[in-house]
Amino acid sequence: MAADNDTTALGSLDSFVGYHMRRASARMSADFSAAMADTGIRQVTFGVLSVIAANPGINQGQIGRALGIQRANMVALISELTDAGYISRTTSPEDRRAFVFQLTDFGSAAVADGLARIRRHEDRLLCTLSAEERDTLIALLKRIQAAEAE
Amino acid sequence: MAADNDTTALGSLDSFVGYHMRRASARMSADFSAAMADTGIRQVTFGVLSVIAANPGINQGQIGRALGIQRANMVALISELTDAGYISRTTSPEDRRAFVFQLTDFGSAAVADGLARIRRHEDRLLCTLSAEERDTLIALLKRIQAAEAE
DNA sequence: TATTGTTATACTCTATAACTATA
DNA sequence: TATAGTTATAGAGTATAACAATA
Repeated sequence: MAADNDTTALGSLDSFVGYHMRRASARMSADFSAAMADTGIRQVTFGVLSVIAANPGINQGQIGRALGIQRANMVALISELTDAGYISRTTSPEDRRAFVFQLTDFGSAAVADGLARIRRHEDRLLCTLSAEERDTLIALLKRIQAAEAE
Repeated sequence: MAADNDTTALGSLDSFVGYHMRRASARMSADFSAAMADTGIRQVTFGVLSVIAANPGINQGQIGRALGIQRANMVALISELTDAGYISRTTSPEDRRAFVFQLTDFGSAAVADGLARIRRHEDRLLCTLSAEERDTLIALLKRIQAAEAE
């Protein structure tokens, strides 16, 4: 009879980085959501907040390019964060087409709280990895992300 | 002025495994799709085929549990693969509620072709990683996937 | 009563194309 | 003419709840 559950052979799949990446990434995303439950902040929106925090006065297109988010998809994200009171949007003095962003005090507090939650979440989920292994993992992931297009 | 493009600081995001995992995983998925273009096979469906190849006679629920796919979502995947002629479905002789699956010859050929494509795709995308680094990466990803629930 | 497969459904995430206003 | 932001829309991917047939 065929094997059950997690003892089921995966076949060739087991040797591919892509498969394990997809599963691990899904696992981390689900855990992230649980850690941020009731804050209303998701992975993408936390990313936007973090980039604004690190680059006050940055505009929408620059945020999107930094995070790999399409222009079109930025619109809803930005209004979500503006409506929630996390960021303030003003027309750029240098370019009247563009909006520039700052964190509000409320937004700064949300980022600080989010940081603490995410640190705990990663510490919990990655507790079997040593500090060096975590660094190695990040370094390897960055190299994949940075790989040339085909 | 705020930094541009990929030189834009990510802030605290840069220190989180989850962020880099999400980006790297998205990158690999997009590359996978390109590699499998015109075959009609996606990451999930290749996963199903691979598990059936490794466990002939396995049933729908077992496939789903091995791959982390919900029962409800298996239905469309299975009919897609059956309709395409990759797998054959028969009622289990042991349990008349269950269907058991086999690859067809056409399905075996598709898996073989897919394997070659995926190997090339990963070799291309991961060419900056040594064989040991690839193994390390897979091992680390597996440990995350296997981490205890909260 | 639990499990196999099923239907219906909804929500998130991301991609594309076409538009406007400024540069 | 190129760029910033916008709208509308469509396609994946995944999650939940309720049901029928069988164990």
